[in-house]
Amino acid sequence: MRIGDAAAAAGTTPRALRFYEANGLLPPPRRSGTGQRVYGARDVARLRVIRRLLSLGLTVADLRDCADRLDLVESEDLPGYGEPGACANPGGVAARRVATMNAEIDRLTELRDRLAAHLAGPGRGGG
Amino acid sequence: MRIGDAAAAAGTTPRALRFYEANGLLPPPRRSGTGQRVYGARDVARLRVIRRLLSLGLTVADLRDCADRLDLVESEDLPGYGEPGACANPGGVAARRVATMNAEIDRLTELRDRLAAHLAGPGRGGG
DNA sequence: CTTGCCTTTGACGCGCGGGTCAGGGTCTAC
DNA sequence: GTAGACCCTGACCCGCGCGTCAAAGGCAAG
Repeated sequence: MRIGDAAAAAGTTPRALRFYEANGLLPPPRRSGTGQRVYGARDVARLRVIRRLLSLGLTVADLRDCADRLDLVESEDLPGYGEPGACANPGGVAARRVATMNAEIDRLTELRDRLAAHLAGPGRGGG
Repeated sequence: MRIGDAAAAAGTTPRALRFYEANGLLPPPRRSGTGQRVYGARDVARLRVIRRLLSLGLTVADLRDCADRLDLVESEDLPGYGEPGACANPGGVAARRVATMNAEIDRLTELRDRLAAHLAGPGRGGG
């Protein structure tokens, strides 16, 4: 299975696969005699995990931090899969990401409130 | 008054002033015989308005969209200052920015909720 | 004049998740 | 053998708000 097929099977693009590989989310696959990347079903399963976690707001850096543990959840048949924290919380990266997102939400909310207050009357309320 | 003094008076840097000028937030100032930018008190007042609106979450593009109306509020002594919408809402840019920020807050909140749910148990709730 | 800070323009860096282009080589069907 | 789709690496591009570096010239004080 070449890169285009693997990408399509995981719902993404060849460019993304090379990007994940360059950033340590995907292990370098074996190559054909002419240098083309060759993937297997396990790679596709891992890719799907990566895509899901990215879509949940984890960053590439987050996933790189626990890339070794992504192996443990690359098959949905593994006994550990589905347990709390087994997938999204290897090493606490997901919990830290939730905290980061909360901080960002708070910051944005405060900014929005102040801007809205300014809209209502800039010179009177606060400043 | 040269660029460094104007920048210091407004609590920012020469680099920022050139950036604002290049992006249409500040009108091109007059130049000394040798090409150096020369600013006046009005420029500093306008700079302060720009800095305040940026700190409230408006973007450079927002301010460029109403750069002409920034003139109207560059002095706090002007009668219009302090009226609702006079400063932060020229043309509705601030209102649109609030809407954008709300959308961003909603998006982040939903992402965070889903990631938190994933943390609690990825394969069970809604997988 | 020299010293030393200030100014000028131009260009790159950053953090993120890839998209897109450029100029090749490879594979497959006919 | 040839057309067309695919793959390779390397490099630039996006938005944002400047920071930082580079080379060169200006300005005030001694």
